Amino acid sequence: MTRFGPSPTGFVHVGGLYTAMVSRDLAHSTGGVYVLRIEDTDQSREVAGADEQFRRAFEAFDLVPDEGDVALDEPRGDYGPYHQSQRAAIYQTYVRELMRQGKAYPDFASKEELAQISDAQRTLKLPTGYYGRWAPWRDASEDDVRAALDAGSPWVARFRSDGVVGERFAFSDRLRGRVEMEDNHNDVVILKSSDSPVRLPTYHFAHAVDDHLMRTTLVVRTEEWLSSVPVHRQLFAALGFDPVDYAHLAPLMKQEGGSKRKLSKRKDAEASVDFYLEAGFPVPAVQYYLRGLANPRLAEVPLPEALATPLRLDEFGLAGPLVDTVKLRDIAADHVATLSGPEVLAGVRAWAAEYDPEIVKVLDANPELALAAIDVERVGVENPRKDLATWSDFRDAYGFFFPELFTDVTDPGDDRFGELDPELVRTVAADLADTYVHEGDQPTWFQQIRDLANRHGFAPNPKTYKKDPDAYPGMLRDAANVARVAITGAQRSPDLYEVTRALGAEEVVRRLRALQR
RNA sequence: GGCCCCGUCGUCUAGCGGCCUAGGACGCCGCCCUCUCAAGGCGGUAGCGGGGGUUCGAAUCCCCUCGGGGCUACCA
Repeated sequence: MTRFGPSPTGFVHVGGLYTAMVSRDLAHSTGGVYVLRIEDTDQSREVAGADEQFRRAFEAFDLVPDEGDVALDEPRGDYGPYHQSQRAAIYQTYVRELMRQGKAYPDFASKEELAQISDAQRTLKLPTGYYGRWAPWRDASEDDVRAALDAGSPWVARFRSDGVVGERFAFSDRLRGRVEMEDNHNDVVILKSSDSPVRLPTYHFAHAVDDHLMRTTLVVRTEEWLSSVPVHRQLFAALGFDPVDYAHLAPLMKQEGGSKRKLSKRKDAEASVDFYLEAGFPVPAVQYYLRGLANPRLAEVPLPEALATPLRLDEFGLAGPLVDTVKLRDIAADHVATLSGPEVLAGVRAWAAEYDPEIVKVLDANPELALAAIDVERVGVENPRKDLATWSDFRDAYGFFFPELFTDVTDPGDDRFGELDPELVRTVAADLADTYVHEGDQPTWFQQIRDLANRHGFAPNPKTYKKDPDAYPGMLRDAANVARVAITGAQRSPDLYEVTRALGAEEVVRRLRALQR
């Protein structure tokens, strides 16, 4: 039984997706349940529409939870509510019980007082925090508490830690093995201030209560929580709960200058799940990439197998991996290359429906052309083209096939023709248009380009040309480039012959003749 | 400052005392193919953070050190 507990503080983070994926796999591979719990205990950071964002992201990446009330058609599970903000009464009950047992107490210290305490601790080079003799309300008399309460002073509930300064604590992390550190001695806040509209717990307390109540057995979270384990264990013990297991993952990182740092929501576009959705990275490619980061062995295995193989704790790396969008693109291009024409088209269309409506219109207006365009150098070849890594690449790579997206090249002096004399460009295009033979196989078809080049004095190959550059206006490739630019609008394109098959003779000639106008 | 985690090519990593003059993948560079690009084929580039030990032998074990990251909040 695992859970994923994101906070609704803006867009969904890839790191979250990553952690969720690990949680899900770990739960399912042991016959367990994967729960989604929204940790919205910080009202000040809450962003509207967060549930909707989570739903979108989790649906897109096939991570809908087994239990929870977000990203599911309807709420599921017997241990809800699954929004912490709706569990306020539950936490308060446990806090009351802890107080009754003397394991928690109200603290009326103001922000200023707390700042004074830590300042004093710093000057004395003592550990900062609210503990022992530095904790004014830890052992306050009942009268003092009563008085403060009657005065209406705002208060928080603090946990009365039995930890001793300097004591050691050890536990076994499922990923890292034995970890030893200083024990917790701080009386951490467990219930936030009474002067906020709803009284909510801190992460620490909510974790203990929720994960116990929701029957969690394994908590998968990132490394930054490692140092909180002592507090968490103390909380579980004080509440009389059985402790849970932890697996602390290395966080996804980002290269900055010469060093690594955690992927930051604010600074890194690729930290956001929306980045992948908007660019139109095929979901399986992203999943494959993330799984390879988690279990490197899976990066060496074919995609379908990697997606079907559950992630294993004992195959995780301990160092935080850098997310590398270049590598992702490579994976994505490889993946798209394995897809059939209709599959590619479906991918592009689904993406465009959300992010590029014009493409949808164009695709729907020319269904056969679209299919033919995508099939160029894709079907019937041993190595399909890999010019689509993301669906958004479609516009640039294939747009020229469609009349709606193609702009006729009418100026013979256009830069795209290189250094060629405009008059020659015009004549060559006109000649090809006049003599154009559409039928025939590839070699036959291209022979007419060779003949064309020859007729207009182009060198048949670079070698000949280099021997005496002044004797020729250019070489074969320059002549072919005239046709290429006129037909595709670009100096680089898929195989011209194949392109003309998709376009049809009429359109090819029309585009060539555009240079006459 | 204190405590914790991490450290092999630019990146993801294989490696768990001899199979390592450190292997693969991405990137980058070159060559081939070739009407352009992409793809593909072939080749190349580049690394055990540093210093001490232990050992016949260390990327692998120990110590120190350096570097990166995290925690030290009424953020999660």
